[in-house]
Amino acid sequence: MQISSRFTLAVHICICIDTFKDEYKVTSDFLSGSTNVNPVIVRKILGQLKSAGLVEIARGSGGASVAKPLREITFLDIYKAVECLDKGELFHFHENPNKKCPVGRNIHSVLDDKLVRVQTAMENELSSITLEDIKNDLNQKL
Amino acid sequence: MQISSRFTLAVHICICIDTFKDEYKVTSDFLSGSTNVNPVIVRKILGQLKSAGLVEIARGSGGASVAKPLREITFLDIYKAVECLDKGELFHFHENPNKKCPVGRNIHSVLDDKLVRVQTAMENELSSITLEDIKNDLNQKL
DNA sequence: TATAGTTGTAACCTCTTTGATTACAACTAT
DNA sequence: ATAGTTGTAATCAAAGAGGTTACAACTATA
Repeated sequence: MQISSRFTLAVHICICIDTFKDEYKVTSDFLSGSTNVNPVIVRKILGQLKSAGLVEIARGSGGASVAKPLREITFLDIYKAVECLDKGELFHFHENPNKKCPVGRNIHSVLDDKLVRVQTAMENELSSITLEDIKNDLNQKL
Repeated sequence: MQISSRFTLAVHICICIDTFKDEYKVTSDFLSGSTNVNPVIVRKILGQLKSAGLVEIARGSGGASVAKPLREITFLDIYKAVECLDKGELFHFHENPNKKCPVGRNIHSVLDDKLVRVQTAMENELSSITLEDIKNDLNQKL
C-alpha cells in the first residue's frame, strides 16, 4: 500500500501557509483552493499538524500560520503528524503464526530487528529534508 | 498506511519452504498451517513469488521450492514481488494541485526528487537483507 | 451586541484494498 | 482411474481514504 496523499498534502499546506502569510489570511478554504482538496479534509490535516506543534490555527477569526522556522520542520515531523501507523510500525505483521511450528514460533522475533532497520533508514532520510529545502527549491522555480 | 502483511507472510513462506524441503512436501495447505493464513491467500502469494522467479511450484503433484540460493534473494526482491505500488511509487501524491496557484503549479516537481530519495533509502536497506540472514538468525534460535 | 466568516466535528457516502472463504476445473504422480 | 494439488473466479466483511453536508462554537469587527 502506498503512503497516503495526506503526506504530500500536508507539505503543500505548510508551504502555502508560509508563502502567502503576508498577502492573505490562509484559511482552510484558501488551502482547499490551492490543493484541490476538500476544506474539511484540509481542516483535518491542519488539526493533526497543530497537535504536532507544527502550525497554529486561529479559531473564530480563522487563518493558519507555521509554528516554527521552516528549517526546524522535517519531513519526518510531518509524516509522523499525519500518517497513522498502527503502533508506529511501518510493516504490518501477519497476526498469528503457528506457535507449534519452529518457523512460525520464531519468525516474528527473527524479522523484527530487520524491519526496524528498514523503517529507520526511511525515517532517517525523511528527517534529513526540511521545509526550508522545499521553500528554496520552490523559490528557484518562481 | 502500513505495508501489508503480505510481505512478512512471503518471507515466512520462503523460509518455511527452505526449512522443510527435505522433510515434507511443502504445499499451500502446509504453509497455511505454519502461517495461519488461508491456503488460497498462500497460493496467491506463491504465484507472485513465482512470477518474480523466486520460487518454483509443482502443478498437479504439488509442493513449492525456492528457485535460487537464499543469499541471492533480498527483502527488496520479495517486497517488489508482493507489494502492489501504483507505478512503483511509495508516495501517493494528491491528484490535482491548482495550476493557477504558484505553489500548486510547482509542488509536484519540487517534491518529486525528495520522495525518490526517501524511497531509495528504504529500498537500499531492503536490498541489504537476504533470506540467508534470516535463515541464519532462525538457526541460532533453534 | 449582532453579524459574518471561520474552525472543529459528526454523520454519512463511495471506492479501494485486504484478507477469508467456497467452489471447481485443470493438472500430474502414483 | 484416482487422489491430492494448484490456479482462479466469485463473493464477502472489514478497514481506510477522501468527499460532502450540516451545524454548533468561536471571535474580530461593524
